[in-house]
Amino acid sequence: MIRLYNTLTKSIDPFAPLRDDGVRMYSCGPTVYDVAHIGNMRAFLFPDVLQRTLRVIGGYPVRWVMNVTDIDDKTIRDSSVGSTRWRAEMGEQTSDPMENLRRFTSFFTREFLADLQTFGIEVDRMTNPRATDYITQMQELTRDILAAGYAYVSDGSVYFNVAAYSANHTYGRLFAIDTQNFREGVRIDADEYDRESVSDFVLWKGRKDGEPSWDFEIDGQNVPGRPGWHIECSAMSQNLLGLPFDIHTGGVDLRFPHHEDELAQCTAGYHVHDQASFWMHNEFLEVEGKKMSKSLGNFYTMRDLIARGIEPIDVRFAMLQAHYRAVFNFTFDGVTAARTARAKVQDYVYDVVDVAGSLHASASDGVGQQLIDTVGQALADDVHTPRALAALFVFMNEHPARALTPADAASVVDALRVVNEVFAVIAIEERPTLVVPDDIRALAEERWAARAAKNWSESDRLRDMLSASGWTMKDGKDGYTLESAK
RNA sequence: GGUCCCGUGGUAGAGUGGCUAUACAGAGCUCUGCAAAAGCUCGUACAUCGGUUCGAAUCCGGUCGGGACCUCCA
Repeated sequence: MIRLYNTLTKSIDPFAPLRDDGVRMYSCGPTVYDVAHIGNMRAFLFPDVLQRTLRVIGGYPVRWVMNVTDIDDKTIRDSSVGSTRWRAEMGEQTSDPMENLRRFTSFFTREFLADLQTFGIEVDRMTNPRATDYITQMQELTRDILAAGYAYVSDGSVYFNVAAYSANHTYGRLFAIDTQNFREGVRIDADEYDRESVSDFVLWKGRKDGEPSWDFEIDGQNVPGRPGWHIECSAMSQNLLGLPFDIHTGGVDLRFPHHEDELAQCTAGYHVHDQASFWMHNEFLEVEGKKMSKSLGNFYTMRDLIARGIEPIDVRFAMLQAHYRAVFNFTFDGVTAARTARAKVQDYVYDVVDVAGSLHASASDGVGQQLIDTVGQALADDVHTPRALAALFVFMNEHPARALTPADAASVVDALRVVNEVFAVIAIEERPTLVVPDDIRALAEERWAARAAKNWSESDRLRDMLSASGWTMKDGKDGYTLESAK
């Protein structure tokens, strides 16, 4: 049985899908105005590991939706004429703001998904609806909320009326806001908006000149504009998954106001008590002990790391060593450590496959089941990846490849394949055969001969030459092995 | 100002009222011409001050320190 922490109940609850046909999961996705940074990576790693756990450990089919926010202040700003963020790959900028927005966000959507993929996130398993493809549905929901009496039109925009809603429902189910103690600055900013209460939020933003907008008919009148941010997730989750669905994920920052507002909109417009039965939030990451920010100079995109020679998959491994609800401290030393640790697991796979004799020698009742059990147990306990990885290492230490019978080794290969369906940090394959160039082989042979003749200085000289060429020669008792530095 | 979270060994990071987390790094040993690899063994920890308890790093309270949210930041 899988147990998950639920922000709605603030406890770890047993999980079961609402319907027989599997788990329906909605993840708040990226706003596509830039390439992914490592904070995004952590945010989207969590739902990936969650859906993998639900499928592999829970045995449930999973329907996974991750929206793409392609209409908001930042995408409008950065796609507008004169923006320094426009890139040649997006094509020519046009005089039509809508077309510019489309080209701009299409580009970054592709880039973003590509970044996720390098991180082992199963992009193929998710549906990525774009907000701009669901404008009609958002308008319908807005009308429904108006009809229910929980919204009002003011100066060309539509606002959600929190006070009216609160009279009949609880506003603050995910996050208990303290309206008496809003910080002063919040009030000041809020007053700039033409809305009745500081806590009211926008459902539909009135049109501004030069910005993309859609016509919207309310009570026979056209109110052109664009959707508010919160409404998109309510409308898309309802249309793609049906309400209530099973799990809603996002970063802790989305708990309030975004998720609270989504929930209120669904209740107000779709007349359901719950939008989702489980709400799950991942913590942020810090970089070298500090919050990642451009001003601190510790802001890294995935591409920055790759440029530094870091493998994204090693970062994935490092992140899995922390629980999703704890702040993760990203450090370069940590990634180096993760790389070494991951290589150790990969070597173990190669060794076990060697002993098994084949990649597909099936043996379901061997010692491998222990690995699936211990790792699965940790994952079933609120996606406890650090303990799951620890269980993997414990298993490796207790069952070194050389001590396995071929039958047991086969079962371990099977088990590794299963746990790696969740971790996705190694390759279950045979050790790649190393192609040694002839000149390197010749040098090695020469050195082996010198060594046999106890000509140590010549032997060392040749070994240095090999090192200079990027090869490490390791002496065994009956022969040597060569390893490429790469 | 309000609400909440955290403070574990060199580093990252789990867990638990009394019993080895794990990984990386480090030390010693075996092996080895040396090295590498491999195998074995090991170390130092639980912010601080009180309280509860037979016993707390684990529960409670204070203090100090860090952080999050209340601002369309993942």
